Amino acid sequence: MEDQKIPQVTAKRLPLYYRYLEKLHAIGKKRVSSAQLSEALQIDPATIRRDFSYLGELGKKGYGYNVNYLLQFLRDFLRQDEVTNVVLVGVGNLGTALLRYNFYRSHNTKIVAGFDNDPAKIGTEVDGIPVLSMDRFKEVAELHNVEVVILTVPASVAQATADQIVEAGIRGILNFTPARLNVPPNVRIHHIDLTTELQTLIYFLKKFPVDEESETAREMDEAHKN
Amino acid sequence: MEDQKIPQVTAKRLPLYYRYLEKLHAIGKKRVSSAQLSEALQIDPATIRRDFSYLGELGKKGYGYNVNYLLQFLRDFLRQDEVTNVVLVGVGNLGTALLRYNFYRSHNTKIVAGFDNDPAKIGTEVDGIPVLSMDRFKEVAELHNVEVVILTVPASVAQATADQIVEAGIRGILNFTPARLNVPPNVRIHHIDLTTELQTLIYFLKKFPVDEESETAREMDEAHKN
DNA sequence: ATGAATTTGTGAAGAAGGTAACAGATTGCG
DNA sequence: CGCAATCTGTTACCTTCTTCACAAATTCAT
Repeated sequence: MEDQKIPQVTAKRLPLYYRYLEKLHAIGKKRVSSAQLSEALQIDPATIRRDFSYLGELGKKGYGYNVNYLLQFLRDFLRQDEVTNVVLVGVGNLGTALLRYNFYRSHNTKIVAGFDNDPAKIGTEVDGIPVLSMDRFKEVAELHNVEVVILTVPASVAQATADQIVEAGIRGILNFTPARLNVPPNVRIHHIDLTTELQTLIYFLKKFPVDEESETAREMDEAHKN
Repeated sequence: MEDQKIPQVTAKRLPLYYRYLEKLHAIGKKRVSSAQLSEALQIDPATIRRDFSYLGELGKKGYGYNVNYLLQFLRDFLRQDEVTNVVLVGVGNLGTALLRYNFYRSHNTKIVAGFDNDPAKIGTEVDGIPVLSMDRFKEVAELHNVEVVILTVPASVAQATADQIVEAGIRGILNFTPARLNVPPNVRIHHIDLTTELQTLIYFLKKFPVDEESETAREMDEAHKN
């Protein structure tokens, strides 16, 4: 394993770079500097250069980065040519919206099925994606080599569902429920907690009401920015 | 401003604590220790104690934390008794799902309206929330004292929409679009980038395939955990 | 060809966050 | 009551991430 040393935060930014480079490539731009990337992505240029430097010496002094080369490099690094199959569990409001979200077109991630326990939903399709009974989870997951689940069930059944999908061999969960899931250490969970995000945003606004004159307020705001 | 020193990460965890304390309160639990909270929320107990210590000396040695007291304290601190009005802009798949999500019941955050430019949607309701034309944005935002927007428009119009809502006096944006918005420094943006989250999760799984025997893999996994 | 302008990669410093470890306070058992 | 068990608050340290600042390489204009 060559690349163990890439910081977590850097790994999270790589898809961002990748996406923007695709855009640059599409409009025919040949070169780009860390300053330009910084402008577009609002990330400090030193941070950008540092991020790339973890992957190798990808730029050239006095020139910047070659868009095609960098794009290709990131494509390989992020394995953007492999399609990853995922499934979604919990076809409620949010689940349905995500089934329609079409991660696939742009990002080589394909939702092959949705799962739910509501008999009214089982057997239907959302945007061409079949909704199946949880009874068939393991079978379907194994058939499609699925290792990642998008979890959008109600909080009350989150843990039980997690147990079931982990038992079926799932290794990654994108958890939209507020529950903190208990899983074996080899299963990776990323949380997206919509309520908390909204609350935290509101918290900062309430605690630090901006007053146009105050330089302090602006600094603080900066310091706390995502 | 007394509480400028609360670390950003702590602020993000406070709603988590609050939510769990509500649960404990509901089942009649009177006291709780940082170890118990740690178990439930999967946050290191020292981190939890440190978080609370920013707010004051809320616990008692040899006893732990009084659930009612702590809950009340956090309620005040997080201003959970004030209702915050927000609006949602972009009533597509995701937007519709979020309108139905009902942040309100549990968290004193009320979506008072959705906005869109599609004539077919304008004038309809989603779960009792009216969908209005963007022409009326400023008027309605001012009427309801709205300072926060949930932004779920297509990426292509994200910046233009942001300009418009900022111009109308909005101070916080929960940005679900992949666009990195350019806004004045007094406007706070929190990003929720669904595609990137999924990609990052997949990246970690691909790069660090778990091999049951390898202690290193497990450590790394731990180190990279969200 | 020359020199000014650009721009990277990185060393060094600093900021932010996490956690081990423990003194001191309190509880609660016997 | 007395003593072991419990549990906080915090000090000290460690890790992770960010950013400044600059030498070195390259480009570009003239």
